Amino acid sequence: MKKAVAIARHFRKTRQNCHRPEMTDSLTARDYRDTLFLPATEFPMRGGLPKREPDWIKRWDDLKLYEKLRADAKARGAEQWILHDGPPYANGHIHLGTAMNKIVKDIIVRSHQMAGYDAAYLPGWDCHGLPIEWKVEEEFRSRGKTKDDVPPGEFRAACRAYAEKWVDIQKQEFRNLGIEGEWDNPYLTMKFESEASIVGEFLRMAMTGSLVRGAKPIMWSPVERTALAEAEVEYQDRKVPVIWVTFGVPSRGDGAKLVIWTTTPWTIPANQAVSYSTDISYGLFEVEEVMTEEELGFPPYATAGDRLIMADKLAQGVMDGAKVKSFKRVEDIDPASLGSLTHPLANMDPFFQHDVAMLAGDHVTDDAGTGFVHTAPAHGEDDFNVWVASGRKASEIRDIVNPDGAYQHPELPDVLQGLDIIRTSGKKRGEPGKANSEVIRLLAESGNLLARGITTIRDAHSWRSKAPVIRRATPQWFISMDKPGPNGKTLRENALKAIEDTEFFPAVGRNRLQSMVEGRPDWLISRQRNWGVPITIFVNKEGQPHTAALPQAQADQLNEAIKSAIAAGGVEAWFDTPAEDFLSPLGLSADDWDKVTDVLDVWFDSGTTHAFALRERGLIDAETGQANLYMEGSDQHRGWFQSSLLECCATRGIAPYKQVLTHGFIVDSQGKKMSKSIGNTIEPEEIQKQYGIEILRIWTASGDYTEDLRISDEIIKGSVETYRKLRNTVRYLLGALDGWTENEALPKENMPSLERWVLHRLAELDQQIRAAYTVYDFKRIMALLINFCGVDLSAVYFDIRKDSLYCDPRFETLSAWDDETAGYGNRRRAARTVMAAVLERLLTWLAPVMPFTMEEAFLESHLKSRAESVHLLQFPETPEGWLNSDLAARWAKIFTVRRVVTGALEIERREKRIGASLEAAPKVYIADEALIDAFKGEDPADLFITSGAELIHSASGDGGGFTLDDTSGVIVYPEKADGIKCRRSWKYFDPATADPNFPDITPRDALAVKAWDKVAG
RNA sequence: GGGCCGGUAGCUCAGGUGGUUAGAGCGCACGCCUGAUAAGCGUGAGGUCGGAAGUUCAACUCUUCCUCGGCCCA
Repeated sequence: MKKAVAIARHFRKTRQNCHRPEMTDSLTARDYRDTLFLPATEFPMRGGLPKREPDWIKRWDDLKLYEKLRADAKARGAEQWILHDGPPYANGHIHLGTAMNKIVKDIIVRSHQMAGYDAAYLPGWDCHGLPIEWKVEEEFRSRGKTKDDVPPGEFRAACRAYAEKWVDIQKQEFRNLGIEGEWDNPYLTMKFESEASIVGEFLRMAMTGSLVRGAKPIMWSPVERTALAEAEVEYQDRKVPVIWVTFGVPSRGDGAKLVIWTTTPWTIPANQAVSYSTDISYGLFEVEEVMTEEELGFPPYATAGDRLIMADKLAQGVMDGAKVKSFKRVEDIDPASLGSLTHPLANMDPFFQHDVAMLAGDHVTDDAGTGFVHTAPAHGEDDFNVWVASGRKASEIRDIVNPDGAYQHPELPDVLQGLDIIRTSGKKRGEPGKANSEVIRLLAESGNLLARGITTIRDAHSWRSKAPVIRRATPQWFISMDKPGPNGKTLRENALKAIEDTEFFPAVGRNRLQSMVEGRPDWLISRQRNWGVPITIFVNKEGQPHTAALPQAQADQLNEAIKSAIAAGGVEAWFDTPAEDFLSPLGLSADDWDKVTDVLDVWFDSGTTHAFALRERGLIDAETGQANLYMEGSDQHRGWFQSSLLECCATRGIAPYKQVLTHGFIVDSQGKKMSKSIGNTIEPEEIQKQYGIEILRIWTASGDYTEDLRISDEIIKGSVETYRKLRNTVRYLLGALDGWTENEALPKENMPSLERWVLHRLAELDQQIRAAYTVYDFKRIMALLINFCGVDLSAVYFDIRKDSLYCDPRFETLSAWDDETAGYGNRRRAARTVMAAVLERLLTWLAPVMPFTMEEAFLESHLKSRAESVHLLQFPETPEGWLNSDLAARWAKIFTVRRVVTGALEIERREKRIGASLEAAPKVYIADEALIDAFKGEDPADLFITSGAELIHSASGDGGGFTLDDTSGVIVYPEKADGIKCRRSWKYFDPATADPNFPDITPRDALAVKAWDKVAG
């Protein structure tokens, strides 16, 4: 009864799928179509992805799939495996690069879950920092308010709201990509518990003594009024003035002057030294003739008789710049013997009447300039270093610039006081202020301007405001790289050791991170901004942080108080709580301590994500735990990989990760990076709407994402083709398995060797695919499976077994089988058993890459009773004995012969002697007996898809046969099949062999029809 | 300007330690099938391996230089 229902159901489906009525040769002949099995499935040929993908996402939401994945893993007792999400910045829409990043992560997480792990995925966001602050300032400005009009608390609240808004938007955009994860409770660096954790980590680090206060010149953005890290600047070309300036040399008494060259005239008032090189030869040069005012159109700065000291190699260039027509070299000069110099503005104001030291420095070259380097220790890193290296004190450094980038110093002459270097507001924000031109004017007036010009240099600009940055020495907080910590090792040493212990994909990542950590300076962690996690320390009158100044127990107590305040009220608690509230419980006086109000570099925030996203949530051990994997773009060697490494090494002495995987960037078809100005950008949404996210996922998985990934219309079309092939393979399997139940399954021992060969291929693929997933090599998986589907299945296995599947007696007619019928019937059972195994594997192997389509197919398959979603399945185990290399070698031989046969048939086809291969019955002469033996137990006609085939052991044919150059000893005579065409299977056969009751079909077909008739009535 | 990485058929990719006519899939062309049909099958044409020089009996594979591109840095 049940069987009858199944058959009736099948009929309905096949009839639906039957577009045109079958024409019959004669009115009396029976139409066998209904006795035939044809693939039937509701799974459509085309995916309609853009339209249907949102429904699948909704389905998973309704199903609470993420929770079920966790519960399922728990029930299995699965080992935990954590990919820790690098937090994107909560600002702006996602782009193709972000999409690719999340897709790769999603494939990794899903594949590990299906490989047996408990692979939780907790997405996160980076919420503090300058870019958001900047946007919020803009919003206030557009409402006519400057930052100073807004109370800091209100401003921070606005930043918080802004970040929240973008977290929500990006979250939706990520979910639309089909990324599975804990979206309902992601980690945000701005959650109070995160902020408390960041503070906790910072204080913990400070307690190790690695927090130091320094005053060396750092990059400072006057526009944003803050110090900037390397990661926050970009380099752009900029037109700048260039001036040649002379310094008096009192020791010589002959009026000779030393020449320097600079592109930052505003630093001249802060000049305290001139640097020279011991490797450069210097000379004294005398000007003989200068171009006249008439020739120049302006008065020349130099005059005949001027005696100038500079590098020999650069003298000509300097003289050209000074419009000198002729000059002569007078004598050698040893710069070390010159003694101190006079400041070029000494005659303008007492402020400049100080000695200018001569310092030897390695940074001086004779590539450009004069061979002497004007040195303002407050405003250049080299300047600072050479100053300190000479034994001079940092405290003697003159800082004459305020946070706005304007001159400010009590003794500075009035003409300079308040002049800005860069305009910090208004339409011309970022353009040069008045400082340079006024300094140049003063130098000219003092008689020490030798020449001037304009040049273009590449210089640091704020990434956010695009305004130039200056170098400025202000007190800042650093994490020391080279101060020995609690274990006697420096942070640098600990970090390098941790890098050794980490596995990198691709392997070169190690060298990259290593060389960066080896060479990096101390970590500048303080910022003079509002929207960030505060540097929660109190500093005593000696400038010591409380973490160093207080006894440990007292410091710990204070730290706990700070942490709990922030856990309760967020970062605002630090700013809003008066110092005495923290200090008086410890018996300390607020008068003795200053509360630091700088905030932490946002890289510090992201460096601590392992603490609050993993440790405090119990995903890994609080002290010794490590994430299995950190995966981000290769630019993060400089960023997150490093900040996380340094933070965790400083606090725990280990890396927060076991493995680091990097991806490249998305480039266009020419390999050029995407940029709005070139106009070659593609948005994820465009692809989503036109093709579907699944296509984008296939594109991601097919290419080598560890290098740069190219994208273009043509390339996406390739992914569409891949999709089509995979989808149709799955569709055919679903159709072929219509009505399948486990009852029909046949044990491997009873299968024909073709089926056992397919099982061998599955076993082989299982190994290869699992291995490729563990090393994140998706392109290999895609290549393997596309080949498998396109060649092994579609072109070989499906094509060969089509006849059996359609025409052999069906399992539904089992009760009517006699021995002979069972022979054919079991062949079909074997095929369907194998196809079920193939389908299960394809669905699970591909589910990480193609979650939508595999879910759709799963729900159309017999597997749907096993779970609520394909994503709750595991990669199936491969039963013992599927792998069989002898069998594989045998089939390789068969395919060699088959290739010659198809080649021969192609000639027949071209000559119009045959159309379908069933019209042929080739004779094959084979020299090598092993090749013939390979066919043992198989009907070669089935394998060639011909109506007959004869294999003859013979080294030579009858002459004139078909051969392939690369396959010697195989000669094919593609003879036409004799007999009549079976009306059911379309095979040609000898009518004399037919069952008298079924004269127009082959005996095999007659058996099938008889069994059918018995069961179906 | 410096460091690292990459450039194999139209596209996406394979090509241990150098060794016969450089592979696959897709696409393309041509043909077949019409019971996977906006599908399926077959055959074929496409690279001398970014360029140049060198080492070697022999280089896509080693060396140097150049070039194009990417990331990071100055």
